[in-house]
Amino acid sequence: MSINRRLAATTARLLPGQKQSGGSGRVLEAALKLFAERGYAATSVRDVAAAAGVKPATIYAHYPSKEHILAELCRVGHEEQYRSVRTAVLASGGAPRDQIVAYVRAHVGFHTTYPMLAVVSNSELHVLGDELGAATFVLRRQSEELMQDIVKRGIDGGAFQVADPWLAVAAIGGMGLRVAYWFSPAYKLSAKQVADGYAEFALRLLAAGSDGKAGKGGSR
Amino acid sequence: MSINRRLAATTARLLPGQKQSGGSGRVLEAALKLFAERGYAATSVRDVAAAAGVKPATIYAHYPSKEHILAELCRVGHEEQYRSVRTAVLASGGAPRDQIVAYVRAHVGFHTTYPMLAVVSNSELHVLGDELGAATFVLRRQSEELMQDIVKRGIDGGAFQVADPWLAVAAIGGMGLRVAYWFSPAYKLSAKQVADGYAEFALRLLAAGSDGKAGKGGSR
DNA sequence: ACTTGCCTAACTAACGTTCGTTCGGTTAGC
DNA sequence: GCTAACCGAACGAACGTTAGTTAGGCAAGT
Repeated sequence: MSINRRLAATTARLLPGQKQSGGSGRVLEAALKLFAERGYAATSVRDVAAAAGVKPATIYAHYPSKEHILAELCRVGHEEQYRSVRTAVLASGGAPRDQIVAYVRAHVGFHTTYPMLAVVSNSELHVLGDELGAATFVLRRQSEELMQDIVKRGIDGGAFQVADPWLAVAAIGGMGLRVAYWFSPAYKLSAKQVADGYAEFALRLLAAGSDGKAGKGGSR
Repeated sequence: MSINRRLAATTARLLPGQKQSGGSGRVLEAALKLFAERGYAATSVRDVAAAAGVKPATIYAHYPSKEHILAELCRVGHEEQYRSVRTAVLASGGAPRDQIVAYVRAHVGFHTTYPMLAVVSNSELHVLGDELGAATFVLRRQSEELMQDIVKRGIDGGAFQVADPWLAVAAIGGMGLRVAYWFSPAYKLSAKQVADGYAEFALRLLAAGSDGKAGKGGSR
């Protein structure tokens, strides 16, 4: 195996509901694995077909084009990600601190549970044209706005101290994104431990320490 | 323009020293822009040639293969990244807090100054085989170890409180990586402001707040 | 009971295009 | 007249996709 793999995970995991028995499910799962490992552009329709145990032409009985397969994967991935964080936040109390913890735990949990879906959804999304990507873009924006609203409420209520809410959201979101690339079940920490650790990181990042330094950023 | 771009930057910037006058420099710069925007696999040699104002065959007068162009970009990118953080850390004082601030400022600075180089170096590196990628992998590991050593020293000296140094390094590194994708000179915050903000985030992340909660992570 | 017709899902074969790359020749400056 | 840079043309392979075909299951008509 090459020193450098795109992600540590080795088994493609689709959402339970998506594991439809038929050929369409097997194609989707094969595409997920290959797109995650090699990238969309570096994967041929013939590769996907071979991995799904099917001939290339059969792919087109299930999806109108290669790009539609990617669009479906991106949509499913972002849908689950948004559903997951939204549910977690709603189930937590009303306090911004609790909500951020819930959000980050769910966010990281998604990236450890479905690393391939996360990698494809995030690093191949740019391939999709405006039309095929539209559904995914909406979900992406909703997820971001959800965290942003929590952070803003926390600032207004005095629980958080950050100069620029957007920058904090970018930082917290960015660190969570990368988890999908290195996490594997063989890692020394469990998925729960990583999620809890990152939730604590997010809390610390948002709330100034005892020295009260508030991270205003430098001058231009 | 499509809603979804892979990165916000629009002008390819190679290191000053790399802007060698000749055709080889123009090819490298054209490849950098296209690889960053569309990805390595989605960019053809003909695309690079056209962007460099040259015919496809001429590419092979400068580089033995398409993959060698990518290898050169990855090497240059990681070299500058490592050089940058290393210089900054050495110029800072001996205190882990100062060193982390210097590291993160330089790290983020690299991602705002050379966003295309950062994007290509980090998200196309997996394409390179063991041989062509070897030089880059070494630099990557050195950068990570540098931050890791600072964090460990900070923990030993009592300046930082984190349960798992590696996890903190992954989190700080991950949030910095993403900057290259969204930053542009048109952003409301300057590069310096973003770098300072992230440095403050890193400090907060590493040092527990006044409540003393230490972020040990959950149990398995 | 048995043919007929249709549907689904898979197949074989091939379309035209584009890919990375090579080779032999042509130009331009010293 | 030499060297370095560049180009036109082409190679075989692989690309996404399409057309037409085959096999099996199942319900309706006789």
